[in-house]
Amino acid sequence: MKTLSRDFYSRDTVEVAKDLLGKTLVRKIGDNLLTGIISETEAYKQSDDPASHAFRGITDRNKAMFGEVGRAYVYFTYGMHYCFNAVAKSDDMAAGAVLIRSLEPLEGKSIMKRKRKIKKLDNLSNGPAKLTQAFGITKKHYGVDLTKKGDLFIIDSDNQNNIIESPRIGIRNGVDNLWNFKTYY
DNA sequence: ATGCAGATTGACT
DNA sequence: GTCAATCTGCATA
Repeated sequence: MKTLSRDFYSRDTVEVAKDLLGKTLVRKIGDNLLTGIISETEAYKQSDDPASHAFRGITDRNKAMFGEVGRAYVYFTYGMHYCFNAVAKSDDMAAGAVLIRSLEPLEGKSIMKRKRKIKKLDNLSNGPAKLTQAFGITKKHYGVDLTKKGDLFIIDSDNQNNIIESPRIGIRNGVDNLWNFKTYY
């Protein structure tokens, strides 16, 4: 399986968010392999998007959004959660990233269950902070190159069905943009 | 099924 | 000092 190319991420953030549906997130932890199909994403743009971390310009936290596409933007929020984004923007954009909100777990479910500290195999990675927990994604993955087969990357896989567009979740501004994308399996 | 409080820390005003 | 791109558990119906 091939990773998604740099060019894939070098397009308008909204387009990349749609096209990431159905792709596969891979996490290597020693000999263990965790994989999941991306089933929900959200696009966050730049100074034209009041819901984006990049809205007020570059800071130490959001600098990845202004950097090379195809890398990870991980941030810490609500005092206890990590969220995982793929940096994506076209050449004329200063910043942009796609929040991965939900995964359909594939391989390594028992390990995800252990990492999530839950008893059932339900709800392993159906939320932005749940999937980082299940996949062991933390700030140490800030800026990781997702086009290289390291311990966190995204490979091409075409499992995309229909796309449902909605307002983004958990934001106060920019609700009028339908930049949340979902697909059901 | 739906709703709300509480957790808990760091980034930014 | 404020509040966040959230989750869980417990309450009500």
